[in-house]
Amino acid sequence: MKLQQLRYIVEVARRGMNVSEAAEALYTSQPGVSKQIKLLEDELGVTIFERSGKRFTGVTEPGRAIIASAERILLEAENLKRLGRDFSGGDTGTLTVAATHTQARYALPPAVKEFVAQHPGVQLILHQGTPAQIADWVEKGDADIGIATEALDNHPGLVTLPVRQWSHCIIAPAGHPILQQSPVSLHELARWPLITYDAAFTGRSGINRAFERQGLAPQVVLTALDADVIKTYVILGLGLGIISALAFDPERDAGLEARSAEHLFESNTTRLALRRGVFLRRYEYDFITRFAPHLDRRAVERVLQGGGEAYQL
Amino acid sequence: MKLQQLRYIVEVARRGMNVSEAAEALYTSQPGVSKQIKLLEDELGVTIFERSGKRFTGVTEPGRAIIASAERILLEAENLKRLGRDFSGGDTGTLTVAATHTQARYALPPAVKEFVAQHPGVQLILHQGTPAQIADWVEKGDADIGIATEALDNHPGLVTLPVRQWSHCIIAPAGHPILQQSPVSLHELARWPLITYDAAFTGRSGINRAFERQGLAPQVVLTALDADVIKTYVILGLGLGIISALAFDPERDAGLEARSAEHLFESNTTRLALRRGVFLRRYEYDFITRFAPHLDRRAVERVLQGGGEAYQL
DNA sequence: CGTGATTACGTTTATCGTAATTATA
DNA sequence: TATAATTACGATAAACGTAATCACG
Repeated sequence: MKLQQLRYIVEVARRGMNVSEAAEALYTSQPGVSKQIKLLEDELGVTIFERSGKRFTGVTEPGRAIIASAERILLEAENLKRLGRDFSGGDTGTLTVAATHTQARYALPPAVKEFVAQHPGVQLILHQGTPAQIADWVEKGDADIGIATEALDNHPGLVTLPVRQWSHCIIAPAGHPILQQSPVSLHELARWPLITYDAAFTGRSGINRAFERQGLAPQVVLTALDADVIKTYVILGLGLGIISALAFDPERDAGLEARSAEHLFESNTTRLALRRGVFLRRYEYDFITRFAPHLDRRAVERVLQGGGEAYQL
Repeated sequence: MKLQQLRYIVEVARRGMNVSEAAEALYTSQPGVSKQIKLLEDELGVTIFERSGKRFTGVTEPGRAIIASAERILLEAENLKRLGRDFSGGDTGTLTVAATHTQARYALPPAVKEFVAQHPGVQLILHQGTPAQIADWVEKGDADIGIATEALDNHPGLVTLPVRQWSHCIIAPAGHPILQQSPVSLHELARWPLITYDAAFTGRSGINRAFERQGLAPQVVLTALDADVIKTYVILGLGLGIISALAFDPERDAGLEARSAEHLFESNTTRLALRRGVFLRRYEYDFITRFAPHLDRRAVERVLQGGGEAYQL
């Protein structure tokens, strides 16, 4: 049994039983993969993949258990290599952070700025994506750290930690009548055309729920993936904007005014996602702590071990 | 990085940094081990073993982390192989049970008898030892299942499950005056010479505590490792015996009479120990359930995952 | 000096890639 | 017939064992 063989079966299973594709992804030849899989099956005395003739069609029942075990081994092997790099390579390496637009644009910059100044040898890679993409990336190991507000649950391969809570705000062009009202009510808000986030994003589901509870059906005239787009159209007078309070800055956003919507919509918790069981390098802990000061190394380690899932902000 | 290399470093560390010994234990040559360790160190960029010249003198700080990680990988790799055997090999293999005398002699026979009848292809190996030995064997993987009453705690590599509770009894030669008393009191008992288990065995510590609490210092004239020896000397009139109630059988033990000591000494819990995170084959689960019917596959699996440590009998 | 680790070297085995073959959809 | 897996085979490289060398106590 070789680690290589385990990589092969895991990759083949991941790629929908396509040996050729897996071989390419692993930078090796397809016959080699084929042969090693057969050798492993012979050694274990178990057929891992169902075949119809020469095509792989699925995973057998023992195969599922074997692949799950192989994934655990490979994850731990990956940890071991990182461990080596952490001790030897000094403060060099890469850190891949996956985040939504809101986080990347408004929440991360201070932490990133400090981090790159402090760790000049570490290449920081920032990937922007949807919460679902972010979860996938972290789960597959393509990203080290994921940051998003929604949809990080229901991924058994992830552990998540609360970063901070935030609420929405309403933005309007200066002089808009709704700015007279204080506080703004949900009924008043529903009378105007609205511009807000796309479903599946940045607390949008909480916005929907608030209107539904009151039996209101506001007219959402435009949905966007990020607050910058929303602001643009609010300035154009297309409607009122509902965005994350993090995304509004009175100085930069001249021509717009904001009112808190804290009392209207449930508050949201930004969460940080890590692959369960992963080993983190020193600078990764450092990044996390810069971004969320209450998440020191001990707090993160406790959750990674699976010990204290129920961490409270 | 190869699995073999991980085996080498783990074995060398286990054998007190003796490469020659480790090589012999792994049925390979010493230069091979030496070379592979160096290759691994080069690949990881980390020295794992401290050396003074050519001698290995200890494990470096990164080495400790690496060896711990390697042990996790090897355990999981072992699980994977067992998994293969479990699916392919049908109902064949070996099952090594480590138990104390009391368990092996009085508690295990029914389960063993059923098990060997049901699984003719499985070679059952029974190792008798002290509780500390048993814990070591299970932790090192030399035994699959450990059964003892004491000293299975404080082994972080083990998980334990309660099997059953039992109490002690007092045995005396037929006609002995203490048999008139009912129930027997601790003060009365302390007036006679006593014969019981060696320290570190079968609930002996509970016996000591009971006397100490009352400020009594009974005269223990003989300590033995098992109830059979104790019985022999009780018959010879050397003193009263305090043994596990499991070990007394009125029919077989003619010439002796027993009185319950349930009210005198704290009750003991026989526990079953498994290596943390291990994969168990079907017949291993079957053995456990035959020995302790309340421990079905699900209950054992839950504890093995580390999920529900606090299992209550 | 004896024990124990490294170096040197030849043998063997395993791995990998290319090319040819076979089976499936 | 095109796609995809297996078989065959040759080149390369890795692992292993023996023998010789070197270092510590």
